[in-house]
Amino acid sequence: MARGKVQMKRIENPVHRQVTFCKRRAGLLKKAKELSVLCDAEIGVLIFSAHGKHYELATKGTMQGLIDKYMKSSPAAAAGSGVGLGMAAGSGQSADQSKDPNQQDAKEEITMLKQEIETLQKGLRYIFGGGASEMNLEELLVLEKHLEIWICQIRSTKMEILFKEIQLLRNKVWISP
Amino acid sequence: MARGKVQMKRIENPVHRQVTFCKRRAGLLKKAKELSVLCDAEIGVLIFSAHGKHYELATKGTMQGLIDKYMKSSPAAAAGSGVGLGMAAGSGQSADQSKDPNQQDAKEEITMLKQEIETLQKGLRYIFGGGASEMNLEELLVLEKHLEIWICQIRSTKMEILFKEIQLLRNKVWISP
DNA sequence: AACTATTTATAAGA
DNA sequence: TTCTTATAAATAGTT
Repeated sequence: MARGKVQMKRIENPVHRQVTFCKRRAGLLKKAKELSVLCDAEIGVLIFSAHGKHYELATKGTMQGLIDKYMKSSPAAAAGSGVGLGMAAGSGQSADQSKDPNQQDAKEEITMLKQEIETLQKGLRYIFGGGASEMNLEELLVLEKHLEIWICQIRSTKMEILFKEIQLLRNKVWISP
Repeated sequence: MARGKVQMKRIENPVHRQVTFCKRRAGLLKKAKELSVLCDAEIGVLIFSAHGKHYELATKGTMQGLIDKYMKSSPAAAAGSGVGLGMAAGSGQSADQSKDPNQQDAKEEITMLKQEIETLQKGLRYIFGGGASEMNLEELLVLEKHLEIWICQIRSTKMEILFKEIQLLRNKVWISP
């Protein structure tokens, strides 16, 4: 939010990412405290960094208290996910009580679809034999090579499509100049 | 934060307080999502309004999963009540939270996600079938985009690995120059 | 860790 | 609630 917009995706540079994590984490916790004070709400925030460190904030009590409160007011959640290339299973998500039913449905559908995408992506990863992030340098290089080849093929196909279209257009032009 | 500073204390006017609650709640959840995406962190936010309504956000999984993680890793919080031991959730993706925009938005998002799924599925067929030119230009572009992002992630991981290795080597050099 | 140029968030008003 | 707008805050890129 300064000196350039930021793309909403994982920051690739590790140093940069760490700095942003610190800054924004502080910002988030501050905002949470403000909301709690201004509007008399009870708020809990849990943050786990990518490498396991955790940070937390609980206003008006302890995190435990909040969690207890949450457990009582929330229906038990259980999720299963389909594997392989099939459909991902839907999952129960604790409901946000403030929404009208239609919108709630829409949100559940969105959640389901996102899970499905996740599953498909895993399937793709699986195809190339890599277990996601537990890959070593060698494996990463191989995967990268695979993907580059794939992209090449895609671009080639794109070119073919475009070429055919151009041919079609040319024919038309010749027929009626 | 506009048209006048705000005092950091409970807003007395109930209407005003409710409006601010809505706005800031949305802002907080947005910030949480951003932090999660940008810095690859897992974040949970629990909000209880003064009159018991509750709102939540969990990125990269379910609130249950986060709470389990918290219970395990929190040294001081052992003495909770009858909570713990929920089943760790599967591979959930963050649900679209917070804003109550028009349902129109939700529908658009659903449509988009469905298209994405379609594309991914075709991509899988593409791999297995060898060269399925059954994909049209639009789909090819989307798939290409996906792959490019994937390659970016791989390169990022590679860089991290190399970076760590360099750090190790530097330490050794300092010890025996 | 400090410093700004900018982008965001949002308080008030409608 | 929602939209607009003037202004306060947050923060990305730099130093």
